[in-house]
Amino acid sequence: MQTVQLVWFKRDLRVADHQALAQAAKLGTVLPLYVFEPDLWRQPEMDPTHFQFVCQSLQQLDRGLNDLGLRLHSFTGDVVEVLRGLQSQVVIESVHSHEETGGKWTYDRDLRVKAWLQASGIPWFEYPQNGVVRGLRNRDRWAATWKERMSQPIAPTPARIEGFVPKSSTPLPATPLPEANDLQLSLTKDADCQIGGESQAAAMLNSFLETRGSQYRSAMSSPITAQEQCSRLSPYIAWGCITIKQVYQAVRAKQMGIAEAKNMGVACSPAFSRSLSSFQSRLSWHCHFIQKLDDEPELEFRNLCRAYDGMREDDFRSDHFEQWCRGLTGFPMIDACMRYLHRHRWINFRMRAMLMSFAAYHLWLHWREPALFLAKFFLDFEPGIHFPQVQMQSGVTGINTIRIYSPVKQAMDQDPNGEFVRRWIPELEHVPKPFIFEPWKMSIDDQTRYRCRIGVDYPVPIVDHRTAVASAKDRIYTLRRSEQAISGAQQVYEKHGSRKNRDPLPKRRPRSSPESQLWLPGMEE
DNA sequence: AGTGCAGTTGACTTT
DNA sequence: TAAAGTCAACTGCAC
Repeated sequence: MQTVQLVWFKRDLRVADHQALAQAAKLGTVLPLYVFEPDLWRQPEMDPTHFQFVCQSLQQLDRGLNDLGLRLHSFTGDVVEVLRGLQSQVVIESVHSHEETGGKWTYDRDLRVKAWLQASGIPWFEYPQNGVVRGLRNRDRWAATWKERMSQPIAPTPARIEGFVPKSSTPLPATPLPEANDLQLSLTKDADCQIGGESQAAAMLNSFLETRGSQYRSAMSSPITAQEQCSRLSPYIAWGCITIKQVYQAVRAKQMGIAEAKNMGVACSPAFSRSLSSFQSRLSWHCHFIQKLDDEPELEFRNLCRAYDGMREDDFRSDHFEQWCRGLTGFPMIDACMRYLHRHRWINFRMRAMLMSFAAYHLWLHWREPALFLAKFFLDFEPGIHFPQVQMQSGVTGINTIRIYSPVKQAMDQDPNGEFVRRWIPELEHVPKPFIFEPWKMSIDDQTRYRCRIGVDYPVPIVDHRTAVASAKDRIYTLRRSEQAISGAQQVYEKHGSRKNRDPLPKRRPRSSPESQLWLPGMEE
């Protein structure tokens, strides 16, 4: 039997800057492995669009591996079973993969894999692929460590790797990519998603740094401009088609380029520089959030600050939740964003925050169900960013300022002409500007004139903004002042709080802890 | 030309 | 990444 070094691909679907692949190649014959785990894809946060993106990425990964002389071997089933099966045909000398900060399901699966490998005497090497530090005690040196990590050289990709070739007498079982149906997933036909793959990721990065990113800072907040001018790298980073380190170093190179051009007297827009630094800080926030889930996996299910347990649990109204999910709340900006999300499986950071804040405060929904819904609809779903963010927008972390977004104000700020709202809510097509964000204020005559009867063509607002916000504030601030919440918040800060504005001495007391914009990197994108 | 005043702006506080 | 409210400084303008 042949001896192989197994490279287990997970959420790292690329060839470049792939330390696991580079290390395995040093040790001998490489067998690249991907395992479709039906049980994983049945988890409530997973969606067929994620699966589609992964399949697209895998096809490219296979081609990328082919260029190195390798072939991707993919199997469907439980990882331990797959490894066991492989073992009857090859000698697995070592397993190489990247550290993964996932949910409980992948965490438990990794424990099972670890146990099996240990029992079988096979060493498992795991490598970090971002700025997340395993077993971190506190955040004191975190920022510096992050920068060090990002400055490490890109993992070298050998030009040629000796790959495993099955003997014709004992071929590995043929396993074509499963169809979505095989995994009991139904693909949504009306979604218009970004296409997965390492080369798409590289192209996206290039166009952002060449042109699209020049106005990033000012364009990221409005859903209209964000679509083109945000980096749109988030799904690629989430599924590992590109690493944060690759992005960071490319941004650095671009910044140096701009500085150099400036020195030589070439005029360049100052906006681009500022946009790049703004983008760069979001790269670090990306890891900052994932670190939270890595340090405290339970926050996938429970409040970071336990003092808030029980605050919303008994108030869950499924009818409200349903209307929010479908974009039928009667608040035009909320509904427009939700419908946009349905179609594109992405929306910019600010609007994500607004959607979540509306669910948490206006509708007083516990974050868990909205989180699962949004996870499915974010093509860039990254557990380590998602759950901390959702909790933050719900006000249950203890350490963050309560931020309640006004759907009407956000609409006026981010969509001043109402073009976004009209585009995504055809019911409001003929409604003029004065009413576009508050159609319920139209008189019956106006409703007839503008062909939009409130309660018939477009919903009556699901809640009254003023009353709902007042009641939410009252409940959350009352709890926030409790002894339990105050001491709980202290503990959360010790472990998870950003140390950014702490040393040496802040000149002015910060009004709020400046958690940066970023979901997904989404960040905004 | 200085004064009073309503309305605006921005910094800061509170929730 | 919030929004609403306070307060003081500032502005334009009438007299």
